[in-house]
This record gives sequence, structure tokens and C-alpha cells, in this order.
Amino acid sequence: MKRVTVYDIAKEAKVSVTTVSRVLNGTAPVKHSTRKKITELIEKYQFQPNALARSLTKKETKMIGIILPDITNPFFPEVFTGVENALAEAGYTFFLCTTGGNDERESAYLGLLREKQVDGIIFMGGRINSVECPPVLAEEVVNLSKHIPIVLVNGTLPGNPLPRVKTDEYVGAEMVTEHLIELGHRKIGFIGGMEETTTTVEKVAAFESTLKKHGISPRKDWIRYGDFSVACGRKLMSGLLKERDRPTAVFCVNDFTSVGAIKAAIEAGLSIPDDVAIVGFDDTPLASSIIPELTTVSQESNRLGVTAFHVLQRLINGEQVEELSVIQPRLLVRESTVKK
Amino acid sequence: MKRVTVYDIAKEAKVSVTTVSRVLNGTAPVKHSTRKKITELIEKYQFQPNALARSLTKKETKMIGIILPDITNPFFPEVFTGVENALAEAGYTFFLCTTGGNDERESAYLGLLREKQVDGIIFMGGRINSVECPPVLAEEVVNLSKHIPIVLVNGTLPGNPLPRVKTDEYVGAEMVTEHLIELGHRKIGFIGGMEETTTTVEKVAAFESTLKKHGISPRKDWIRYGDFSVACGRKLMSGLLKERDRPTAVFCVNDFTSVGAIKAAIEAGLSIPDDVAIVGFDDTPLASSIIPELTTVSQESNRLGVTAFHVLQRLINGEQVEELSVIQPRLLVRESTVKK
DNA sequence: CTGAAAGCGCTAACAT
DNA sequence: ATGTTAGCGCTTTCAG
Repeated sequence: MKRVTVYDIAKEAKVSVTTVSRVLNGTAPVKHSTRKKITELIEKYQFQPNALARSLTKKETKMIGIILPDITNPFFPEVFTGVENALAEAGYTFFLCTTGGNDERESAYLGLLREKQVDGIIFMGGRINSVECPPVLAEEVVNLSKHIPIVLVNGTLPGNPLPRVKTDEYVGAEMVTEHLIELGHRKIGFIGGMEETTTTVEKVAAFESTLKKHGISPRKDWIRYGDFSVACGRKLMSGLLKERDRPTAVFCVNDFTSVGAIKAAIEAGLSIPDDVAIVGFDDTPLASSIIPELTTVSQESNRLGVTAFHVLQRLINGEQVEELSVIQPRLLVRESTVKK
Repeated sequence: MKRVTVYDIAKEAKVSVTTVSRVLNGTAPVKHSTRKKITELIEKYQFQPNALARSLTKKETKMIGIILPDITNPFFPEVFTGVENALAEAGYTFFLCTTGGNDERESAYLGLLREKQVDGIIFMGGRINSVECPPVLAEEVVNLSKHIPIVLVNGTLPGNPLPRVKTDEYVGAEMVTEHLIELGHRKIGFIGGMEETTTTVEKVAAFESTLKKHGISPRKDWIRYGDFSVACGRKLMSGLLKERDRPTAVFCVNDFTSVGAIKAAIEAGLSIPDDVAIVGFDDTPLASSIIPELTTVSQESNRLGVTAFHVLQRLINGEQVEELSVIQPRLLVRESTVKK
């Protein structure tokens, strides 16, 4: 079962490898008759050029790396479906690198991707979401970006302007807060997310500022941090609900925590949205599956993904790209804040 | 920003490339002093060997391909988290290929993966789940498997014994049915899944046979096919509930359809599990997030993934592997069938 | 329109 | 313990 190479084809067609290469790549005119002969042999042997060899000479692999913290959070797969189509169409293929937000795994993957000579990297989560990204880690990415185009999705490396694509989470959080205030809520809490994560910080900032804008002073004790999981949402919510004086509406850092919050509320015998309104973020499929359906903010994850890839592609082609592409989020009002 | 190669290192260390290669791979003893010198240079230049070149000579890429229909169904990411750790530990990296169950995209990816010289492929969904897989498509996979190790997850290519790893969905479906019968249900329906899909067929077979075993004759009009989506579950369930004579329990092909079914039931003003009991399949995170929590069958997706990779790895190493590895599913009884 | 030959960056015999 | 040399399979000048 010997692998057939351009040489085999060339020999049997009685031409040089160059010619075979030419019909393979359409890189120069080839006489019709010889082209036909070669094409037939390719067909006959089901010949497929070895991408490694090709990439080695061309210095281009048509492979990219996608780094993200947690494939289990439906938000990320959503971003993919966007990327994947664009990718496939452009003949790219990608390595999926799940890091669990772990710095060392990130570093390891960064190295691996470089070894594999990927043409570019899409980086989500992890250190680029950290409020205080250790300089060493930032530098590592910046250095690599000198060899390989990197685009950051929904994150940043302060002081190091790498091309970024993001949804405007600040605006999204404003929308949520405005929405709740409009519904008459004055006592609003915020739960979930790690305090040292930009996603969280940005949302809380918008949340507080919007409250103030409406003459409501934010209450620190109604802002409770944790992580991004269902379990966390449940725990924080149930704690919040135990207070004598408790909020009538809660803004959750993402859909996962919202689901936890909803469970906690129902367990506490409360009805949603009458006793307490709940809002999520991300508009994962979960949001419209759960009962009550969740009011949430769409990050336009699909578009986010497509945009990220397009920016990367331009970077790869050596074209100029905007340093920051912002995508507008969209508030989706559903049953968890407004009765049907 | 010239890329540094083994030659650069060798020259500066005043040794031959071979020696550099040796310290890189630990493939032969190197004097301590020269090793040190080389290591320092590697450090200094942040040198990383070019994996393409290496793979080209070694005929091994440490890359594998994972083909699956839909990354948006949480079941698949779950399988990953299993695979990924095992993979990363063994120094492998993988291409994620999402096909949407589309035959052509599958074929395209199969070709692409071959070009990229992956060491192996894990194949899930699509044609290997089809009851009547067109011979051309089956042959394509079988032929490829002569060049590249392939393991099929939860699927098969009839008459073509490729190594397979699967959860015993038949047993899982038996468990579900037994469970419902035990609870006193005699009128049980089944919804969702495509009729030409093995997953569906197997479940329905087990379902019907278990019913018969208990003297209940299955009713064809209570078995309704569709696909694997939430929307489908909702539609089918709501149809079923409109019948005068309707089931008191419904077995859904997967968690997604269960969620739809739950929504439909609640919309119809029914309470779960009192008026109608609902069971899912897969135990995706969704199952324990939803209210009521879903009784479902765990496919042990994590273990499934790990096992798949281990089989693949043995295949890659030219070791003997069992043609079929079966993983036992587990019934998880929750609120959607039994009141808390 | 076609071919010879060099080279991509690395590993692996085969010496020494 | 180290070096020489020949590939791996392809693309790409450079010459016809």
C-alpha cells in the first residue's frame, strides 16, 4: 500500500514532476493532452498531494488554531459554526485547543501551534480576559504574533494592540439594565462571573453606571461574584434570595448562571418574572429552551466568529486590518422578565 | 524575522545538525557540555522545530481528525473533553471537522484529512449512523482506513468491520422502558430521531421489545419520527398530546427533543411527571439544568471519548484492537419521571 | 509548453 | 559522541 507521489505520476505519464505539479496547482499552462493524461492517472491512483510537503515549501499550511477555554459552554460552539463555514470555504482547517482557562495549557498550545506552523490563531478567553494579565503571559502572545497573525476575540492584551474582534458587552449590559429599570425594577442585583475577568468587570461597570444614571445607587451586597457555571448561579441566587431585603430583578453574567438562578428562584417558591425577574447573557440555545424562556443578550456569536476569521484572513494575506471590530449585541426580551 | 532552523543552531554551536536533532529528540547520547551549549541556543532563539519538516520525514504527524455532525449538540463537546485530555497528554492535536451530517462535506473532510496526513480519524455521526449507507460512501471510508486508522464512534459500516466504540443504546433504551413500566405506565410513546438513523432504530427496537416483554403491544401511532432538535420534540409532543387517547409517558430520542417535549407539555397545561412523564437520552448538561430535571440515560460520553482515542492510539501503533468496544449506559432518574 | 535541479527543515542510516 | 549524506514529497526558479 505504498503512497503514490508526484514522481510516480510523473514517471507513468512520462513527464517531469514539475508538470504534474503544474496541473495540480494550475500554476502554468500545460498542453491539453498531457494534462489529460496526468489527470487520469491522478484519478486512477486516487492521488492526493501530501500537504506537509507542500506546506513545507510554500510556507503556508492553510491550518489555523482556535484557542478557547471551554467547549462545553455552548457559547463557543456557536461562535464556531460561524467560523467553520467561512473556514471551510476558504480551504482552511483548524486545530481546536481547549485550555480550561489554564495559563499553562494556553502556553503549551501556543507553542504547539507554532510548531505546526499554523497560518493564524484565533484566541478566545483565558489570559486575554484577565483584568491583570501577567506581563510574561501577554508578552508571550505578543511575541508569537510577530511570527503568526493572531486575533483576539472578546478580549484584549492591555498596552499591546493586537487586532481584536468583540461584541460590545458594555452596551449589552446597559441594555439589560435599562430594560429592567423600564419594567419598574429599582432593586436589581448582579451575579456570577469572576471579578478579575474583563467580561464581568465591563458588565458590572455598565450595570452600575446605568443604575446611577437613573438615580439608583448600586448596592455592593447585591453584586456577587463567582464563576460562569450553572452551579454558581444557583448558589449565588439562593444566597441573594435569603436576604430580608432582596432584589426584584437579577442580571446574571451569562446564560449558564441564569439557569442556576432560575432553579434557585423556583426552589425558593418564587415565580418568574412576578417575584423576581432574571436576565442572562449570550443567548445560547439554552436560553430559549428553558422554562421560562430567558431574556438575554445575543452576542451575535455567529457574526462574531465570521468576523474574527475574516480579520484573520486579511492579516494572513498581509492586508491592513482595523485594530478593533465591534459587533453590536441585541437584547432579546423573553418570559423571564416579561410575562407572555 | 527569519525563522531559525536546526542549521542555525548547529552552526552557532559549531556542531552538526544531527547533534542538534539528537538533543531535540533525545535519540542518542550527547556529551553534556555540547548538549548544554545547544540547549542554551535553543533557549536564546526560542527555537522550535518545524513540525511539518519533522512529520515529513517521520511519517507521523501527531495530528488526528475528528469528524462529527454538529458541535452545537452538547453531546459532542462532552465526548471531546474526554478525548482532549487523553490527546493532549499523548502530544496529539486534532482537527475538528463539523459536517452537519452532510455526505459531501464528510467526503471533503475525509480527503482533506488524508492530505494533511493525519495519523488517525475518529468518526462520529453522519453516514455511519445511516441505516442504509450507500455503498460508495461506505467504501470511501473503508478505502481510506487502509491508509489511515479510523475508529467509528456510535456507528457502523455494515459488512465492513472497522473498529468501533459505542455505548449500548439498545440496553439504554431498555432501561428507559423498564423504568417507565415499573412506574406503572402502560401507555408509552416515543418521539424524535430520524427513522433511517441507527440510533433511532436501535432505541425503538429495544423500546418495542421491552414493551412486548411486559405484555404491552406497542402502538405505531405513538411512535413519531422527526429529527434531533428541540423544535422537533416540541412539535411531535404537542401533536401527541392532542390525541384523545394519549400516552402517559414519552421516551424522547435525546435530551434536545425532551426539552421540546417538556415545553409542549407545559404549554398544554400538563404537569410533569403527574400528567405525563418524559425521558431523554444522552445526559447533556441541559438535562440537569432544565426544570423539571430530566430523567435520562448517560452515554458516559467522557469515557466514550477516552476509549475511542485509546483504541485509535493502539491502531496507530499497529497494535491489535478489539473490533468493538461497548460502554454501558446508565439510567439517571430525575424529576421528569419521579416526583421529588 | 516542459524539464533539471535546488531547496523547504528535519531525521536517520551509516560512517567515524 | 559526533558528522556526512541522503532522503521525505512537493514547489519553484531558471533554462530551454
